[in-house]
Amino acid sequence: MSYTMDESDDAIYSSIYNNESPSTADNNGCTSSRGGKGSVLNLKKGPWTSTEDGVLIDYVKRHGEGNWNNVQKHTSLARCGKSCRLRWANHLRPNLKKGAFSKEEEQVIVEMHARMGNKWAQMAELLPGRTDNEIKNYWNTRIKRRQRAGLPLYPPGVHVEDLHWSQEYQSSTSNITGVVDRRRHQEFSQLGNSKANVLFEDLHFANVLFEDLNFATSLLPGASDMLACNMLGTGASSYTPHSNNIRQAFQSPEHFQNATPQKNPRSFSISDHHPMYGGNQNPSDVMMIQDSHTFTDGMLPTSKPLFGAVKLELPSFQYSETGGFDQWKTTTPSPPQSDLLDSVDTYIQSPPPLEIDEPDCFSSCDTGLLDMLLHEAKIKASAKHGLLLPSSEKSFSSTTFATDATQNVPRVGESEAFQNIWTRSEIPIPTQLSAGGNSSAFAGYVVKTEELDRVWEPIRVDVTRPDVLLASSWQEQQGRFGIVRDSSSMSDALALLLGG
DNA sequence: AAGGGGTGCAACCGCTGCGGG
DNA sequence: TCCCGCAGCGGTTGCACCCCT
Repeated sequence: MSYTMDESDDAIYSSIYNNESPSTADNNGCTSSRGGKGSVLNLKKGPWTSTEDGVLIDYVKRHGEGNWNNVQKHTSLARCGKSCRLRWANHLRPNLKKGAFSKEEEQVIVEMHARMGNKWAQMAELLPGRTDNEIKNYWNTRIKRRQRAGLPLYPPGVHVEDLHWSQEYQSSTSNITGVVDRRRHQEFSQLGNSKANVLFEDLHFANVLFEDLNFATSLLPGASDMLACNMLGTGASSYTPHSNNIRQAFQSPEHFQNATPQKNPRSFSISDHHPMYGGNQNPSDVMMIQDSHTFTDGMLPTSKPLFGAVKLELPSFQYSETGGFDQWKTTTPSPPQSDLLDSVDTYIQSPPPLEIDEPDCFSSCDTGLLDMLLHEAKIKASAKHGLLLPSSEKSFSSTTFATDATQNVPRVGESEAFQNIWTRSEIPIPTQLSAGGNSSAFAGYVVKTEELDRVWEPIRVDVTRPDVLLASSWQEQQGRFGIVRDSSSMSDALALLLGG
């Protein structure tokens, strides 16, 4: 620091003034006349010099913190009080801790963010020597990094609780088509926002389960037919009908970011449909994507209206432990200095987007979305009509797989990897996601780390595959596959899904 | 070596809440 | 009660640095 306490303010002023920033515009209300100089000076912007730092430090030593607007009066600093306060708080005040965050600090930040959202100042109070700006930057950097890697923001075990925001946010949204005021939308679309992250985490979870189904259908050519049979009520198996565990599903936060009302006013409103955010929604209600154009990167590529209901308990399929399963359950390459949290988060990595040859075709992951929606609709329709669901209706049974699966697929119980996924898929979504419980959102959601460390290879989807075709246009394909449906049942089901 | 993109940090900007006149 | 100024907070932006091609 070049500043000496003996320097006169005038000398400092000359130094600073000669180093004036080219920026002269001042639209932040910081303009003021410089006391004692008799001239009006535009306040300086931009990086602080060491000389300016010295002046500010000297001022604080003499007058204490606060009264930042008086800094100009008592010193030669051509900085507005706001800028001075910021500079002092973030860089000059004593006991500031510089450098990278320790793992403990990171842990605190993650946990605090899960609890309180973007309350940087409050977090800073819990981290002596750290500033809110520092924490904010860290978090924004972190979420960007994790977003790119397709990782959820919170590791398992971090309990995300924010019960009030749902109502608050929902009240700011109008209806199913979702007109969100700018500020709310900004808050929501900012991925650092824990409220949004809760959803993303939730969706992420659903996404992984979707990929279970997706991969299964890729391995089992008959799987989609089975699903179709399920939908039509002709199948012998189904998935566990935990209607209270239905979640909407998107592919990743990035996808969701694309679905902003600003970009497309017809985009849906999350709060209206997410069980956690739509306070008055029945948990078994479903979302409706009114315009899925907003999903732009191919995971839900469609120009058609899409309805989707998602159960988190999806049928698991058999697969080869060394085969395609590894393709999706492996994680994206993590940074070499992957920290503790990252390594933990690796457990809940979701697969990257599928690479699809035919850009206009659904990815097969949609199979799960549609199938589950329709199945749920069927269940509801049946209930509506007083039909009893078979008590045994549950996940695709091992028996089913043992008889229906292709010969290349190990039988249930033969594959450890399968058991992992099977177990995972059977795990109900923790109620805390919707009720603020204390369990981890990913409790029990464990995949062997060595499997996750493998580099992901894109799965190329055969767009001629029946399940893909089925997913791409369920309505259109039914004729092609000779599927006869009860249109009235479907209408009832969809009506139910739409809140009828 | 150059340039283009990614990343992280510092600072700015706008808004809100609070207290005093 | 209203207005105004100030402090603080959170979101956004600008820029320097780094890395990769």
